[in-house]
Amino acid sequence: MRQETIENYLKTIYNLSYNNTAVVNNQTISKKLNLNPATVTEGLRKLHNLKLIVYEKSYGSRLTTNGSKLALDIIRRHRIWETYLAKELGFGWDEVHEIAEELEHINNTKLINKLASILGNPIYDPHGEPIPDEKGKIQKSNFIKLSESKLKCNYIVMGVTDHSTLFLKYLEKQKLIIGAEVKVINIEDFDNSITLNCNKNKINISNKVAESIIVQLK
Amino acid sequence: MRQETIENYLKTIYNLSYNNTAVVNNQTISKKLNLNPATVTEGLRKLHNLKLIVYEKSYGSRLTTNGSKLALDIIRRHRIWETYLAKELGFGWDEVHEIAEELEHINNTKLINKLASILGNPIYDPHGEPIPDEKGKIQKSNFIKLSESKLKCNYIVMGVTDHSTLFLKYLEKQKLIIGAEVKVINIEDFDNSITLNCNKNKINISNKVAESIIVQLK
DNA sequence: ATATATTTTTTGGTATGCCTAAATTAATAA
DNA sequence: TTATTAATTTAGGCATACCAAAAAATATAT
Repeated sequence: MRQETIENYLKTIYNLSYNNTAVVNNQTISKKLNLNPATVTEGLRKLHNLKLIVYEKSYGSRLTTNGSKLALDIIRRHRIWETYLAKELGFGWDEVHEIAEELEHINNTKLINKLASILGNPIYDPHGEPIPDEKGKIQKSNFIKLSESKLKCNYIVMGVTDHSTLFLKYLEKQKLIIGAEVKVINIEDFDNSITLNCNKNKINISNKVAESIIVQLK
Repeated sequence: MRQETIENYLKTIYNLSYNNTAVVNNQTISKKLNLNPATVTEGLRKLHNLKLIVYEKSYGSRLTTNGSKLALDIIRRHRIWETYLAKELGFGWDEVHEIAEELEHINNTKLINKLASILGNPIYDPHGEPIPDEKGKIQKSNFIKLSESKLKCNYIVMGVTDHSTLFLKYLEKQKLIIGAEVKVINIEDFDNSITLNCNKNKINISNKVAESIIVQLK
């Protein structure tokens, strides 16, 4: 398997899994990489054989420790280049992604570390995304499950990890859609259910529901 | 044909042809690119179909105008990166080539021009090789045919464009081998034959011979 | 629960870049 | 000139990355 192909899969899986907390399904990858679903099935099987992901039928994919290491390495390269292009070479934030998509595949540790050092070893890129360090340690992203939220804090709904219609319908009814702003006004000790302010409505969700909603501190 | 493959062929042909003055044979390319001769034959045929080179059996290859433009573009990217890596990022001259081999394939004019501008739009790279400008204009290299040499100047023999044994045997007899230093002591108006000092011997060569010897001003 | 829709996988099939070995062509030497 | 050697090309094959269409599995809706 070509190195660049491997890297594109791993990066995509990492990014689509909310930092490896969720399992990613084929279709999402296929859309992101602009590949036929059949191609993705093949690709994932190969990555599984390379022990870079765990992939079983009707399960989805999740990175192994090795896969995750590699993914973080690529993400580091990508984000360091983005930062360098923006801060040192005067590119606009809107331009840097496309160029970084190509530069990220050049695997030269000394080069990346040199760029990072010039930039003062930043921990965040111009988009606010965390940059993994040389060992792959990454600043915990501010994506959390709603079940891990804190009282009185404001969050933005970023996504869900349960894609069943039942669940999505439920969310829609509650207006808990992507982009919605919520404020945690009570967390019930007894059953960990949460009361939220959302669109000026007060709603109550079970812990089970909160476990499947990804939010970000506002 | 993959862009990277195309670029590697064109660059190699350019470099092996003394700035496009000579025709390049298959074997040389095959060695330089580390490919099987059969693969090179295929590759050259494809480049011919793409009108990037002129290639006919038992002739060799030579870049077309389009091919030459592309080759110069790649060479510009390569040499700008080499210079940037050395001068701005603190890499040793011995390290830069390898990294530039990868970076050169990223085709982003704005990026290269930005790097060039930071460097002060240099005309030579750290190795002394000329860097083509954005339009592909390149400082004339100091490789010339011996037939174009000037009286009383000293030159180093850099190569030949006629590889027949007959010719090579003749050169060897005259000690006109690669690396030899020659001084032009007479150019005969009548037939353009040249008298040289070479290894303390005075030798006379016809214009036809001089046409096939590549030299560089000492 | 069963029919319908969606997703995933399987099954051919294509194009590319490479190779080895054999055949051809060109160059060199006797 | 003819035999030998060297370079090039052809022929046949392999692996990879892709795709479209059919089949199978899974999820959804009535």
